[in-house]
Amino acid sequence: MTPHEQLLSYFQSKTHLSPEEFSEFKDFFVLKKVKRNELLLREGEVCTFNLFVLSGLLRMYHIGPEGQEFTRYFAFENKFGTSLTSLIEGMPSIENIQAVEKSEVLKISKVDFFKLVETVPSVNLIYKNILEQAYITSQKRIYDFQGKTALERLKWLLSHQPGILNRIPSRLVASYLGITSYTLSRIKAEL
Amino acid sequence: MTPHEQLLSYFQSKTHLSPEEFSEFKDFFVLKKVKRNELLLREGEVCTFNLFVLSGLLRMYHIGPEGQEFTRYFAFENKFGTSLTSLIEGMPSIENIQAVEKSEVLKISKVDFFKLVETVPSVNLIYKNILEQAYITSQKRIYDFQGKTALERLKWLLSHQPGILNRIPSRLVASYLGITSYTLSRIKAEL
DNA sequence: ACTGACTCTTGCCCTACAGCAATACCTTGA
DNA sequence: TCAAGGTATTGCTGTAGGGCAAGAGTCAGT
Repeated sequence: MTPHEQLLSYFQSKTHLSPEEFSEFKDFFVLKKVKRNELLLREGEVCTFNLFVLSGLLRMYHIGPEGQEFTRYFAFENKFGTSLTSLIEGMPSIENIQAVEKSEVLKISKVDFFKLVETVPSVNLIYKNILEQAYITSQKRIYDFQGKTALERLKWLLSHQPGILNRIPSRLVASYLGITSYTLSRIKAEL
Repeated sequence: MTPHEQLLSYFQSKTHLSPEEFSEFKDFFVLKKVKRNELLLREGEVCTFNLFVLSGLLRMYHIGPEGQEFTRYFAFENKFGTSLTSLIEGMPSIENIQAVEKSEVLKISKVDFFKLVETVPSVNLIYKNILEQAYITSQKRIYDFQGKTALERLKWLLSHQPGILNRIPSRLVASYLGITSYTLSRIKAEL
């Protein structure tokens, strides 16, 4: 399957879109290969693109005042990922985007993307869907973690994303759970 | 200013909308008066409406496993407020909606609202705006609170929403900051 | 204006998690 | 294949905030 075929499949799983319509704008999405640990966006830069992950894995994370990393989201294969707030507001990003593994992505510029959102109904719908899901994911994570201990949060993660501990370094899992890697290491013993 | 005039002003502050266009759908929004502390939605119910706050103040909050309340959002005058995740997914809400003060709201049913989103371009735009802002607000709150002490979070709140401590009972401010009211009481002494 | 009921404050103790340091364990590249 | 640098584990200790209980303050309804 070519990169663009993979993207078309994604669109078709969410909305109606014929290959003919797709071919009119598919070239806005260009293939980009990224190395493990490579940064695609740094805190402070304005985000001017949206990314569709073909293979590999990205993470969006923030660095706190004392240098602690906090991972907001892991973008796996067949997901869009970007610094949404920076993309929407056009302001410097407060988060970094990094490839956790060697990855392949399709990149579309901000202007092209929003042009499509306004002119192609199916892309408009995809964008509405991205926004809704981003919001829902963010809310669920807050509420599901609220009032829970580190161990309970870990169990929640394992039940929702089994296998994540094998694929992603503990350091990053800890930063996703909002705990230090020391604590993660300790509570893993209690599982 | 009548309730509908107030809503029209809000729309016009966000997008172009003539009084004539507005009058075609304004009756979908019906006035509702709510008493202090009255619940407009309970956890477990499916949310079937969107609310525009004319006067007063609503809060959206969740009750944790041990009964601790966690306030996600205060909807002040001239804001839309609802349980967005429940409205979008059509699933039981995980949050409650309560009037903090005696309030007046304009209520629109879910079906009418989404009908307008699909048929009236300016409402479509308002909805996109609501989603974007909901997401951005949620993210900023997470990142701004990340790695900060309770005292720092309180200072952040006071600088972003001065006067909130006078208008809203401490209990609720504490639940917004993610701390107990004991702790809030103690850190207020350190201001 | 009075009373009963919430709401806020504060002393005390407790617990979950942070953070350092030392050790053991993987990876990756020449 | 081996060395080097990152990553994970674990003992020890420190601390922010939780939670109870008792008291003070405040507000709403009759």
